[in-house]
Amino acid sequence: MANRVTLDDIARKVGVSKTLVSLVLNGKAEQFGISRKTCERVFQVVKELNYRPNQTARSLRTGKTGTIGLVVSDISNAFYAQMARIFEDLAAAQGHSVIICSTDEDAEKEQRLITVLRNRQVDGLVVSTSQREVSWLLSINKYDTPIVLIDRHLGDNVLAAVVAANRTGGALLARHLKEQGYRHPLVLGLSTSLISSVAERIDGFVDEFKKHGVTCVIHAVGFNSLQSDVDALFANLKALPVKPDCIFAVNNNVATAALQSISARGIRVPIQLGLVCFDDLPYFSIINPGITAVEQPISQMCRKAFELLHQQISGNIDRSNVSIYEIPVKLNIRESSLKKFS
Amino acid sequence: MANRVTLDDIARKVGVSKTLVSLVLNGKAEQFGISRKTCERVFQVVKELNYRPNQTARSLRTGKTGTIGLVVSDISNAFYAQMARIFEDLAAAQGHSVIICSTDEDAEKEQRLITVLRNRQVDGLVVSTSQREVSWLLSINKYDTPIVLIDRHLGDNVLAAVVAANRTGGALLARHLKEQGYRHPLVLGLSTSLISSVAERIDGFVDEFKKHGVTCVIHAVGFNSLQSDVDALFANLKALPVKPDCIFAVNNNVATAALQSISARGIRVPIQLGLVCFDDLPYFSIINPGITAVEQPISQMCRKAFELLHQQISGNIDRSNVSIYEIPVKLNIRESSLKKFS
DNA sequence: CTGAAAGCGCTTACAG
DNA sequence: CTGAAAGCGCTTACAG
Repeated sequence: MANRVTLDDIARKVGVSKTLVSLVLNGKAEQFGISRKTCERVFQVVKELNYRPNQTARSLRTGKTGTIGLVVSDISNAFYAQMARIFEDLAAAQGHSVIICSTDEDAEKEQRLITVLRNRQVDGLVVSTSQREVSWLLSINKYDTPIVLIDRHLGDNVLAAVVAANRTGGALLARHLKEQGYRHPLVLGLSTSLISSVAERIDGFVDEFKKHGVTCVIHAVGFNSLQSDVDALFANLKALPVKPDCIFAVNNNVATAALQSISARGIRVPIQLGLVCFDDLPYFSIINPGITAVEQPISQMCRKAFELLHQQISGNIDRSNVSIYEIPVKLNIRESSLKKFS
Repeated sequence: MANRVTLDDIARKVGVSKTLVSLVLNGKAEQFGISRKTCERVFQVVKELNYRPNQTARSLRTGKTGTIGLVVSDISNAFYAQMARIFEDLAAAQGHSVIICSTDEDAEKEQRLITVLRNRQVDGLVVSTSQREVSWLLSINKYDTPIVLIDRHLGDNVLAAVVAANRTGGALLARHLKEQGYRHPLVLGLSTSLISSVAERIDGFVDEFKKHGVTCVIHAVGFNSLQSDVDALFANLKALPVKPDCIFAVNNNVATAALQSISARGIRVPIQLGLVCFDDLPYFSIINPGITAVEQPISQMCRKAFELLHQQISGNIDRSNVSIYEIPVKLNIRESSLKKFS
């Protein structure tokens, strides 16, 4: 079942020691002045016997597995699925692999999954965390596992983090809506609003409207009861203190749930209700009306996070002095927020 | 950096051998008649020192890594992202992890990625293969790595495979379109049409129309130039021998590209052009018109594949006698294919 | 230029 | 009930 041809087999067949073979295979032939001839014999036998190094044995010896863990709330969410692909490519470029973990926004599940990952000796962790406080992650990062947070941070100067310009993005959406004449915004948030990204999107949005004397209504829906919560809200839209004239969906899943409700109820966008979303999706530009959205710089975020992670892995960084990196976002204006002025 | 507390540390502190500790930790205390008292002392020290077993060392010894590889064309594709999530959950239920790999429909890249995975000693592989022939995968499966194909098979009785009822699904769509009065179908296929799933969808579709004397036009677009190829087609729709009155998109990506073009050109669906897709997406039921689609039984497919993989891993199966499992699909009829009869 | 030996951290016969 | 020892397949000082 396992790898049947080992270094020893190669060594025996070539008639050298396995030290020699290992050196050659790891590209240290030159460094150790091993003759070209010997190298060729080694390579030939390696090919002949179809030798593949056992990465598990190598990992045990070197302490590196060439594996990183990607921990997110749900890998099937388009945002994280894209991330997974980018990290996979980044990792593959250096022969590394990525293991995926979905936490379902559950802080304890996240800890369990990360523990499994650490037992597997992953070289590092990229996590879109569901922790409410930094202590647990900090404790494992301090002298041990390299960690970079992505999408969500846990406060200044504790854990390296790469996030989108969430506050700015929220403000951009608010300003746009305000300019279009909307005056009664409803923020469709998540019950997990403690997470920094959502909180900051909402803050940026609300603050911007406040500048103009407009108070936003905020309504939180559950991560695990998204559609039903949204449906319930739409069923009672008129029951709200002020009937909203536009909606801000704080992420792609919320927007999709809202659109589902809107579609089912035959609400006309943007005439009856404006709609904007933080996070862009391919179908937002296909449908009619197109959905105005803030586009996240996923690729840049991943690249930066990967870079930061490798600084930690290679050890050339002072972990007591880390930063939060904020990557600019882009506003894509489409018809869903273009109010016909009356 | 690495795990600093080992079995030896526990053994020393408790004052027993590491054999004893290992036995206790692996739940073999009862079997070896180890006293309850000893067990408790072990567990206490394990907790005290915060011991975590080194999975790499364990894997080297046992030959099992508790890891499976999921190899697909693109993990960011909604279909595969969903699969990833389901496999992750299935694996996690027994403490296993999944490593993702995206092949970009490149058979050689697939082989390279699988080789990396095998070097990592994964216990098994689930692959939506891009191989054109079975030989390579078969050779590694024969006496070595457990493999189950998913979504695409490579012929009868060679490698275990779980696929959707692709031919039936194609036929269902064709019959529906035919009943709606469409007479000039255009199949939007992929240049990778050699893969069984796409080929069978097309076959089922074409055969059904042929029964009624209708010949389908088939147009293949490139996996890596999807949108531009689709755009080019739509720009010259009238140049086709027969102007199509409906389109069959063979997968979700093709459908999205088609919708993009349709939207950009202001083509009205279904009045001017009917549209159906193999593979359902959440937004298909949101937009107006809704898109008629065949829904794939992803969850069932994954469960069956996982089960088959575990039969191979645990060794209780005859690998020379494998089957292709076909899981039924469901037709979701929406407005995009409802022709107004004139 | 090359090899013998130690050791990474486990599990598992084997012996008592 | 418990322990000493071998060994999984590598890499890496160390010695010559």
